[in-house]
Amino acid sequence: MPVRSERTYAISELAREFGVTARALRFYEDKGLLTPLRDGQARVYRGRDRVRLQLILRGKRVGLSLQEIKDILDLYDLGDGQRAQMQVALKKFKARIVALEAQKRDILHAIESLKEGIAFLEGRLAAPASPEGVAAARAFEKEARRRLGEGG
Amino acid sequence: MPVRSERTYAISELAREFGVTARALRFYEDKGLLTPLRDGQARVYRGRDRVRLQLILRGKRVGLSLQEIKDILDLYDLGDGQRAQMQVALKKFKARIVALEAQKRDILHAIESLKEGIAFLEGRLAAPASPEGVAAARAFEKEARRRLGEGG
DNA sequence: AAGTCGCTTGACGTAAACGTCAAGCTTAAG
DNA sequence: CTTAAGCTTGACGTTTACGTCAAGCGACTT
Repeated sequence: MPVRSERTYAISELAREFGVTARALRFYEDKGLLTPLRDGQARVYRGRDRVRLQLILRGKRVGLSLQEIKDILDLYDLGDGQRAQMQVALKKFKARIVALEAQKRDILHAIESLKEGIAFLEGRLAAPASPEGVAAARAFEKEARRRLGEGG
Repeated sequence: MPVRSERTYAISELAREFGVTARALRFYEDKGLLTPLRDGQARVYRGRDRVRLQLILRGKRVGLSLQEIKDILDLYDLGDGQRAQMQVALKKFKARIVALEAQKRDILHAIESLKEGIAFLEGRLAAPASPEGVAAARAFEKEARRRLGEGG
């Protein structure tokens, strides 16, 4: 099989593709999350970097800090000797999953709240100062209180 | 019915209950997200503030900025006159729901990635440098590539 | 040769979300 | 009366994640 050299990307290409700035890519490199090759002084990104960037951005979207993301990425570079670090990482991963599952619940709550907000708004837009609008508003507040376990 | 005066909270009480600092509560007030009463100069938080704080923290956990949260909270104080703002808010809410649903997917992805990471780690911990460990590592990388639609 | 593009490395700036004092008021306890 | 606890308002500091120049290099075009 031929060693068909992998497709590579210039910094601006990769940036455009992922909707980030070149500055951000350099920043990630600075922080040790990306390690592109060099052609002279220009950075050359491979598929590997593209994969990593994808993971970085996904991590960011779920609220991980760059440092946390780096910890995760670094993990796969750990040698067989560092069992201690692996144990530590394992605990962190499990804790992170618990946190993410809580976050998932938060998101579902938020979506519900927003949908209630939409109902509230649409009610008021349909019939200004109408009983329905007021009712929707009261329902929303009541619901919020119920979730906090408060009296009406 | 008696006007049984609602239970109130001192700043440190509310802070402790929600696991935030008093400074944070003052900060939220500064930004217009909370409006506690005053007893002399001391802040007095009511159930209303407690509800709002709950929404604030939940919003934060799903990645909303304080400004965005404020926009949402303010909405329920809009008069019947401001139909334009309500229309704007309605669009924002709907867009936000779409974003949150994307975020939910990200979280599910992240959880999966972490579980793969855990499998990877546990494999290596169980049998250092074993074929299984290597296999898990390769599987993980391959999976990441597959998601990006790349060739192996 | 001169200009333009895209890239580079600093270096300084910035917004968000608080943390961390400092200095002073107030209220209950000793 | 003074001490302590808990509150207040500034005001400055900090971290994260970049944005925004400035100045210069290298390749290509005109």
